[in-house]
Amino acid sequence: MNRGKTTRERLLEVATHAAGSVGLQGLTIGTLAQSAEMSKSGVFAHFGSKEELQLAVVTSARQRFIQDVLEPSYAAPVGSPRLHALFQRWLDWAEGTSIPGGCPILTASLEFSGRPGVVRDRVAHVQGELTTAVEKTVKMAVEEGHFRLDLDVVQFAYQMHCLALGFQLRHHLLRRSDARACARAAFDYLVNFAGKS
Amino acid sequence: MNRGKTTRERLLEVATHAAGSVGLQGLTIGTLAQSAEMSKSGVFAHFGSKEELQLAVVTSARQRFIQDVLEPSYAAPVGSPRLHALFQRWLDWAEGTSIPGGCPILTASLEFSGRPGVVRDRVAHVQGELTTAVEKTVKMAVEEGHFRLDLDVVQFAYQMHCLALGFQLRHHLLRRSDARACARAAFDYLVNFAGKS
DNA sequence: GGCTGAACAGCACGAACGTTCGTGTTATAT
DNA sequence: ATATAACACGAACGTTCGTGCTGTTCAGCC
Repeated sequence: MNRGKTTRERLLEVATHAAGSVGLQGLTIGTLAQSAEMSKSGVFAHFGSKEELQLAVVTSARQRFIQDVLEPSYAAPVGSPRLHALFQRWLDWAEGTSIPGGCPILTASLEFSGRPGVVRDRVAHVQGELTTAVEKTVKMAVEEGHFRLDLDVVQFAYQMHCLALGFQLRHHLLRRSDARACARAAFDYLVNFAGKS
Repeated sequence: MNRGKTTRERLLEVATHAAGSVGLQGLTIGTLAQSAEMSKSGVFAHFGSKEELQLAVVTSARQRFIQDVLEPSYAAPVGSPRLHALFQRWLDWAEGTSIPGGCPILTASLEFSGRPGVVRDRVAHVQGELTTAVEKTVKMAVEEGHFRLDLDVVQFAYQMHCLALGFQLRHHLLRRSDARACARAAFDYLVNFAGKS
């Protein structure tokens, strides 16, 4: 309908893909315009500033994560099955099924962790949201009786997060073919430990 | 003695610190010159190209890691104690004891994982070295009789690596004060699981 | 059928980028 | 004392960066 909105979405699609491999600060309005076959000023007009573009990319990636990882896993029955589904989808995400090159937010997390500003805050907030979402899912598994009642939910979520990070690094940088197997095995250990003894 | 070498080392010191917070591609010859209170061309002459500077930073960070993390841990008795010492030092490193802002190689790992070239290869190689070093240390703990004989060494090293990554993110980006506690708890669980049953 | 407003292109800007070159300074070697 | 090599500097190169300003195109409305 609104053609401008469509263009903006298309731009964000391209930008998000680019950010997945070159990072948020490696992303440039000029190269983005070239990739989208538009003029620099045409691209620029959609965001108003580079910082706004970066924020938009983060928001876009966040939405795609929700759409491609979180929501599908909510289709699985609550508790342990849902947690497994979540982890599975998470690995797909980190591998680059949705965004080739892997999670741009993760890249941005490292890029901006030492650079104060709006973008840093945004990225940190999104990662915080993710942490909370994972914790909730774990907690539900406890309440469902799939896991020990005295399980440290925060701790579990943290370790699960770690595994996703480690997977992305092992897969994309080290290019080890056992990356997924390692992550899965570690997750199984984790679940096994959390189970009722 | 050789004053040029001293200057180069000083430059690398500054560059490594900068790379810890702004990344390897956020590092600029101009800003580096400014930080070191030198002229741009003076800085440039020491490396010949920006790529060479990036490689030098990676190499420098690698050496510092060996010096500040690996070697001190080798002072501890082989086996479980050494592994604990290694992890402890590793967390210090990720926290920024040696390089404020955290491990520049980790940042570079994400920045360059999707960008082919010499720097990417270098970074991947260094991370590979680290993986191997950790695996060896774990293996020695097995041979020492501290861990189960059928322990999957690669798996253990992978999870340990993951914890260090997750710690840096949780500490620097999320700024959670429980970052270290989470990492330690996870490590203790890992060691406990690996112990003789 | 002109009018309006949004989407995009064209052009230009100052700044910063990596890089090159010529020159001065200083320490070492002869 | 003089020649030599290393080191750092300042100026300038061409390019690209982010960002404005001025048009042009075109759909939708009165």
